[in-house]
Amino acid sequence: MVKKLGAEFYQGKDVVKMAKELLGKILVTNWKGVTTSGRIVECEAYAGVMDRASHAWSGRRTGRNEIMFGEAGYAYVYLCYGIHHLFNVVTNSPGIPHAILVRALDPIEGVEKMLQRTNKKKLDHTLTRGPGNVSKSLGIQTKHSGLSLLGDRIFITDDGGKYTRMEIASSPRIGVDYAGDDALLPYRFYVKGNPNVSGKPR
DNA sequence: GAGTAGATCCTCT
DNA sequence: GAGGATCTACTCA
Repeated sequence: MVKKLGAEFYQGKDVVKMAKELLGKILVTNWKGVTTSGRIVECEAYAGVMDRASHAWSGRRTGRNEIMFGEAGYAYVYLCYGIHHLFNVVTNSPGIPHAILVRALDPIEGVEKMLQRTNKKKLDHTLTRGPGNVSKSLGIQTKHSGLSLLGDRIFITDDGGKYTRMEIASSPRIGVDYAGDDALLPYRFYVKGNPNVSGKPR
């Protein structure tokens, strides 16, 4: 039974728990009739004003992260290092800038298209490994920031496939060393043994 | 296999 | 004007 996640899912209060639940869900993009999708196998929680690793830490509110302060269920896309587009899901209630960063997918639909977008010749574990590659392969760009996940261009579905607690592991987040003690929080969740997960294999 | 440095551009100060 | 929620390639062992 495949169903699209609705607003009630994104409005959950516990961003860490939701990050865990997002594993196994399917992220779908549909640009101009071209559909690509992948199962989420790695993601990170960003707990808003409490979290130094978040753009919204300490209530910092700018034109860029405005999306995170808005309604749940919207896409927040941010360009990092001038090269990488990072895709986030905004959660919780307006005024609470919680978000979940999708870091890795297991490719499902439109693999050929993903290969074209990333200039790769064949499918391997690097296609959707890491947040920069995820958005690149799905064709997500900063101009898509602010799109609703309840629309038909980008959304998340649940086909009933779930990972068990045994298959899910947590670890400190990646690339946030500057965040001090908060960099050590185990807010990163991933599926054990999946080749698309970034970091060390197995 | 592990560790390190460079790329590259938008956003905020 | 500085720095960043990263990736890749290259060096060395």
